[in-house]
Amino acid sequence: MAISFTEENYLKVIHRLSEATSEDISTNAVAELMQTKAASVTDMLRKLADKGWVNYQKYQGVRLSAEGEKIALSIVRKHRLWEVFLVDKMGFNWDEVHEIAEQLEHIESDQLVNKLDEYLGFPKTDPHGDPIPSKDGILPELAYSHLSDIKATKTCKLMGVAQDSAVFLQLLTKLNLNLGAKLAIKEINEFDRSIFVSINDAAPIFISHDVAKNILVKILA
Amino acid sequence: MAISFTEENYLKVIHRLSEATSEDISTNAVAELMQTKAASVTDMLRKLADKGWVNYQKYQGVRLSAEGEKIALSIVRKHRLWEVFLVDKMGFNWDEVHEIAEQLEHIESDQLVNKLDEYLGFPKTDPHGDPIPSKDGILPELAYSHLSDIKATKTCKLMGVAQDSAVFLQLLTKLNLNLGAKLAIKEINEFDRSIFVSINDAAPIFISHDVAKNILVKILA
DNA sequence: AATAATTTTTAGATTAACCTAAAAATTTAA
DNA sequence: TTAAATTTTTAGGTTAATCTAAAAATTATT
Ligand SMILES: [Mn+2]
Ligand SMILES: [Mn+2]
Ligand SMILES: [Mn+2]
Ligand SMILES: [Mn+2]
Repeated sequence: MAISFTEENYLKVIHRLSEATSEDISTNAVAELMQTKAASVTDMLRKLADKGWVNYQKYQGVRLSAEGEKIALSIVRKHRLWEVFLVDKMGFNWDEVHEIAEQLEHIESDQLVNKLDEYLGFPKTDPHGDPIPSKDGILPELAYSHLSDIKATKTCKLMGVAQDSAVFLQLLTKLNLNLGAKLAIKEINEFDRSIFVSINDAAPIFISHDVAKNILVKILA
Repeated sequence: MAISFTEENYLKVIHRLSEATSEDISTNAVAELMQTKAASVTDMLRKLADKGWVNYQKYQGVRLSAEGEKIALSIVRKHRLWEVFLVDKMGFNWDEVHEIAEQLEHIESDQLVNKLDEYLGFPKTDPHGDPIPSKDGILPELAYSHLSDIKATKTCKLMGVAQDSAVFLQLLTKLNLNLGAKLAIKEINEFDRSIFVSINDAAPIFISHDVAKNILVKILA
């Protein structure tokens, strides 16, 4: 069945919201991420339900069907593969690729996606540490911790970010907080929950709680 | 000013038709290439004229304005650069890339286009021998001859094709008629204008006039 | 449990891109 | 140079995706 860019974006947004919860997704939540009005969302949900891509009962929220999930994952796969391409092959920085990938994710050609995957060396994650769904729609769950949840004197490795915004990513770059960076937490300040941390064994600096919340890490010791 | 995929495709089609003639382009000609109805074209021409991208007087046909020409060339540039990418980097055959490039040509990012250009080594032509417009909108005129116009016993080099259809390109591949092939015309048959030609010094074969019409060559001797 | 606040849906419009059928203009041919 | 044929435009509709405003349903608060 034919699918429009708009429908693809709705499915992707519902998928994203579903990752954070096991509850049904509300019309308003979709409206906010789609940057549209609730009334428009209601219309679209009925349409997506007619096409069998979501399960939707009015007033009760929405969930992806198995088929909808498959479509959403294929879009996420394309988005993240293109992001890898843009960084690894085209020399973009990690804060520059999201908007372009938002366009490229709608290019329709299974052959192209699989050739791209191969060309990139079958990457497991995108430039922000997010896992790339496999050809057959399997999305590995990478269970990382938020830096804001780690206790003092622990050491960990920066594995991903919980936000793709350019301002956030640029700040991380400025602080030398790149994927793979080694973080040694020296102290956590009770007052503002800021963290005093050494990045790659350099002299420790302060990181705000707001930043730490959006940094995903693997604990080393 | 914002531009839609549809508007881009109309500008591209008007540009393509304008290359073949210095006359104004007719509504019907646009309708045929756009695979739509004349009435729809009329609507769109008025809209494109309002936006300043074409000069259009009803019943008098249409021409690109300077700005429209610039937009059309930037789309052609993207189309052809992506075709090079698909063949050179992704390993597609020349008959497989046109449809995908039709999608990729609408991706909007000057930075991406220029990085792609560099990544591909600033190619001068696409996989079909068509010239690639430069960043500042200059499209070199490659004045090649149609193989069907060459006299017998001449030798020439295959420089491009006048048609992108997959069936045509697949036939050429089957006949070993690739870009750069050396063609020695042995004889032209008056009856059906078929050509008896040696490809890369192999034993001569027959090529129909219909095929020869769509092959662009440079005369060597 | 009743009322108030919030969320969601419906009703009715709008815009872009397309369509068919009919009218108007242009071109070709008698 | 009329008449016929062809091309192009207009008129009036359709569909997808959106909007605002009002109504209905749900959830929260007294
Ligand atoms: Mn992204
Ligand atoms: Mn990403
Ligand atoms: Mn092409
Ligand atoms: Mn081409």
